[in-house]
Amino acid sequence: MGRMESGHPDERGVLKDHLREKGQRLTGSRMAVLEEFLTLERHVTAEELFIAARHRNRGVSLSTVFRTVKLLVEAGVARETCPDQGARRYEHVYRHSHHDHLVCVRCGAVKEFSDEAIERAQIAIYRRFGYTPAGHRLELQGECPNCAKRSHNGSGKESG
Amino acid sequence: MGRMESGHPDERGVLKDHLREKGQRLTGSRMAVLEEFLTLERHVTAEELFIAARHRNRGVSLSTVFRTVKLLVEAGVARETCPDQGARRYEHVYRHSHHDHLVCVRCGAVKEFSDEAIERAQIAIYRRFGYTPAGHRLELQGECPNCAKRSHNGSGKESG
DNA sequence: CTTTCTGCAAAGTGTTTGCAAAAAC
DNA sequence: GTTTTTGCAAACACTTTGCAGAAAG
Repeated sequence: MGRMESGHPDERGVLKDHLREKGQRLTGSRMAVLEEFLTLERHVTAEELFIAARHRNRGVSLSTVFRTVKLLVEAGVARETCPDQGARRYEHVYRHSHHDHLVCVRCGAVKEFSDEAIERAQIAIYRRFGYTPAGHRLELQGECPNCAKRSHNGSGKESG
Repeated sequence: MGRMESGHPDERGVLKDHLREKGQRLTGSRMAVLEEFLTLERHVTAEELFIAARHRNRGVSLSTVFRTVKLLVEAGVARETCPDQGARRYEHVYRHSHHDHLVCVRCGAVKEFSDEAIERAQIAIYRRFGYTPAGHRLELQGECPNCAKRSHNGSGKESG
């Protein structure tokens, strides 16, 4: 493994290392998926990644994207987020390390945040139960200020 | 709506109200699903609920369970939890209000906990962003003491 | 009697997999 | 040349839906 404490490692290297360890190959398709994953902003689905990766490498198939995303998670480059409907979504592990999500239940806007108090409290929970931490998923759901304003003025129904 | 601040309302009444409001009917199948949902302990899948409800009312079909679970969520009696693999799971909204989950990444055991500090920190986040709270999902992942012990002694691989 | 509900089977998602051809080493 | 990877299509698991018959009001 190639984890460093300070700064974030280069994802390409991390994936390469992971593959080498398992006697696997860093192919063009995999690179295409990784690169698009790194380019795209957070919370991509396999399908979105497929469409994006296809621009870079015409031949990439959806199956390969699914397989590669799994590799990215294994390698510790990607992480699954809470899937709200249907498809699983993935986000970067490095770059925005340790953050949680605040999702508007009306418009679906996602805000990322990171909070010391929450992190500390979580550590305390692990300790209380004797668990070894291995990641977490926190999704706060609420109504964003915009939508709240709208629903006070206009119709009660969600619109658009 | 029939929300009360103190004590939890009767789920049957809540569902009934919700149905009446929408001009829908409280049928035997729906009651069977609701009753089994109330009986079963937390984190049921539609399939589990189907098997259970079937004991109570032989004729209930899986489709009806799916349709009814949706009603339960709409009515505010059930709530979806973070699905890790495959199927969606549902839990009670009342009875164990406000708690979070600690899941062992090895054996899958789920512990529920509830923590003042975390709740307070969450409220602070909402306030910081101007969001109106509307529920949250927190899932801490870790290795439980048992599994940790095992992996220190035995083989490194996960085994059963 | 009108409307909603149900079971069934069929279609719809999102995801996985077997296999022969292609690519990496 | 050997091994891993790929695309494809078919299988898969979970969920939704169209429809005619059954049940509720």
